[in-house]
Amino acid sequence: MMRHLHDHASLDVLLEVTVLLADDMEGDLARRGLTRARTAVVWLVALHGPMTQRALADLLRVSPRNVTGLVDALVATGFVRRDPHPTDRRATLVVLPEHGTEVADALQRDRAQLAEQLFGELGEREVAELHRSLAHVRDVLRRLVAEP
Amino acid sequence: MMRHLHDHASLDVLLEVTVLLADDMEGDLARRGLTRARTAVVWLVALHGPMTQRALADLLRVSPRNVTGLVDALVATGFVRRDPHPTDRRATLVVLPEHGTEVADALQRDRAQLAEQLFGELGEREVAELHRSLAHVRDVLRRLVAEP
DNA sequence: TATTGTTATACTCTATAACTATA
DNA sequence: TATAGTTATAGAGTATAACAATA
Repeated sequence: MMRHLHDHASLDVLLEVTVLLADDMEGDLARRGLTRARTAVVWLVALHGPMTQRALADLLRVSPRNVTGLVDALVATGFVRRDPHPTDRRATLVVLPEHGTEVADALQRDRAQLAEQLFGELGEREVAELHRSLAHVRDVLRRLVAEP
Repeated sequence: MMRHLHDHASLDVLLEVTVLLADDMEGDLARRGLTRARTAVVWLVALHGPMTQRALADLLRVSPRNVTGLVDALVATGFVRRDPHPTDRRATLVVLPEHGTEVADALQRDRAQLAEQLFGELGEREVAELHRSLAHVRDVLRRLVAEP
């Protein structure tokens, strides 16, 4: 019974963390002229290299139509470029021009800085514990989301 | 140096947890005919009792216009009701009819079940540690978001 | 036939600005 | 004069369905 009170409080804190984390990152992105959804596109292309919109739709678990809109906006603002696919004339490759690469690097630096701010004051053992518990929570959630 | 790798990995896991958590809860809400934003309204009215839309806008940190839309949708689907304010004829009170109260109770049960699923397998000490570390992360984020 | 990306349409959440009715 | 809530308008993210070009 004491246990349940504990669980509720932890879930409340976790939910608050998710909201605050989104707010904080959203602010950083807005300063760079990006939104959350568009950043995900830039991030994936930076990680995997040039990709078709179809591949992006699959990775983002979003409709192809949605990717069209996101890429349109990113092309208009110079974050990505559309290149013809070398062998499949139906497809287009989304690639990062110089500007996009710089932004992806900056995003990575932002992330490193955020990690330092969040975990910097915790001891090595505490970070390890937190990591382990969060990984457990993540695995449970993966199962829950996969089998609804 | 080893430290930084650790921090990055923990942040990655935390970010994945936020996404999975949102997905899982969104699914539960959709099954009840609610969206995330509308649920926040139901939740606040259930917690605090009948409130003006202005009060909801302040608590949600959202524009009054936005609240109009959310309440419109909730009224149309029977989750909330608009009552005249007893003393201020400009204002309306958002109240929960029976259906809304039942839904709020169900949401609370959902939440308890989720907490049990997420933390049930962890030991008492682990939950306490996780709670402490998450509370620290939350406090850091509160400062970051408050002073951007 | 199947796949890639698009146009067409619609819904949700969000914002600002102008306005009405009241305080 | 200030406040509560609305209409008007706009933009971002999301979806499905129909369609063109290509595989």
